[in-house]
Amino acid sequence: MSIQLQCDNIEGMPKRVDHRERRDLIAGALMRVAAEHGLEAVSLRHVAAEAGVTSGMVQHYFRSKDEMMVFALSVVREHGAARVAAAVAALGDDPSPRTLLRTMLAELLPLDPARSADGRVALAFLAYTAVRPTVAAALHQDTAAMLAFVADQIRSAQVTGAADRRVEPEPAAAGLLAAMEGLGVYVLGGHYSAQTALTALDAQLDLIFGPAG
Amino acid sequence: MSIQLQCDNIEGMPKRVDHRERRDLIAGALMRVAAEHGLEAVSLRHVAAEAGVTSGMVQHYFRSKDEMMVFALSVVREHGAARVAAAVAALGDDPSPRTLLRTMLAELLPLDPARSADGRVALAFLAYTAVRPTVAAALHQDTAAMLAFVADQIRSAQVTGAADRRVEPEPAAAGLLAAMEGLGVYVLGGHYSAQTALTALDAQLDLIFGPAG
DNA sequence: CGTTTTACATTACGACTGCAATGCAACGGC
DNA sequence: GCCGTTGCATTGCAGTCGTAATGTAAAACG
Repeated sequence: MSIQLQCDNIEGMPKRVDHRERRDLIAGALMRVAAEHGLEAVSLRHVAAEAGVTSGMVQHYFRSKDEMMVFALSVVREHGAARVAAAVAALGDDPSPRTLLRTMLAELLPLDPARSADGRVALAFLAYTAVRPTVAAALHQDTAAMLAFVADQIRSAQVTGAADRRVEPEPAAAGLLAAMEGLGVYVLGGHYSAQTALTALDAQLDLIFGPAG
Repeated sequence: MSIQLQCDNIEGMPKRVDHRERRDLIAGALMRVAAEHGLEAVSLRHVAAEAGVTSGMVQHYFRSKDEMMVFALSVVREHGAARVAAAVAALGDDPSPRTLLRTMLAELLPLDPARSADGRVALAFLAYTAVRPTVAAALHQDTAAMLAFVADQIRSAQVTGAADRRVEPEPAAAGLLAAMEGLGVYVLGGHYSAQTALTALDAQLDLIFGPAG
């Protein structure tokens, strides 16, 4: 038997370059194209041009366009997760459930150009996966995890809170998460202003946690 | 001066056929294609084939693809409006604000295959217009009208309701509308079940109008 | 040192795209 | 009855698409 000594690569990796790095580079270009012109403007040549590489190189790192799309979707998810993690980390220890949720959800709203670009890509992928259910599994996981987390936070606030304003955690969490998503969509579409969205989010939290939390 | 006698057509219309009818036929085919394969699968030939006509005919009724897309978007809007109007009409006289809103919003959720197809098309157009702001104006109007209506309903319920659970109508309406949109998106993406979405919607209404309205 | 593998670049191909051009039958108005 | 307009079909074109094939330079490996 032969023992494979794989220093830092998981797969049968190349000689010099870091595959992950190149794929991230390409995925970044894809996201820029998608954010500006939509997912239907994403082509191998277009992405390659945006990334400043040849389309042959893109083809070298992704055997098909679909593989590239799936990878880019995973990068979008990681983007969002990292954003939320950073915002939560900056919150210090032991934030109240309401503060924690408000921070996380507000971070996922497209309130500045950077997040707006990410949001447009995410929205494009949302429409994309709605028609290709096979690649939506990862998104399902994300939503399910978020939903469970939000419900937990609501539940933990209920225990210590007043008993007169009791709400069911799961439906409230589902509604809150959906409200966040909808607010994001409306802000991206220009139907709501950033201010409107934030106010609505706070009002939503007021409804769940009681006013002036 | 010459008086134009235009019996039932608004524009300089053809000899025999009803332009509007043909355009609706084509738009219907477009929506079917978009619902099944996404908006990026919408091409003149594809739509023509789905409609059972030649692509030359499509070209005859729409001078460009963009014109066809814009028209289809307007049809999607009318679809939704008609759906809501029908649901409200079936409600009888003087429904409570809560019942009225619940009926309208639930009607816009993709809870059956027909509404799901419409929803996929609407979602695709949402992503489409997010990148082409010039064609989003009509959608803005719809959202603004809905927002004002929902806020009015909430306000009118406040007047007659108990004073202890007062909520600001505008942010609550914005949140409720966004929640509906987000629920729809999540159901379309398969992240929420229809049951989850309905339960969340009712919970949301509970939060605004008080439990067991 | 020679061979294999990796990292790209280039080119080609068939399919598809939106759209313009053209053809043609039929009906309306004069 | 002729003629122009309208309704629709067909064809062609320039361009883009995804992908496969091929070429080349260099590093890795025995």
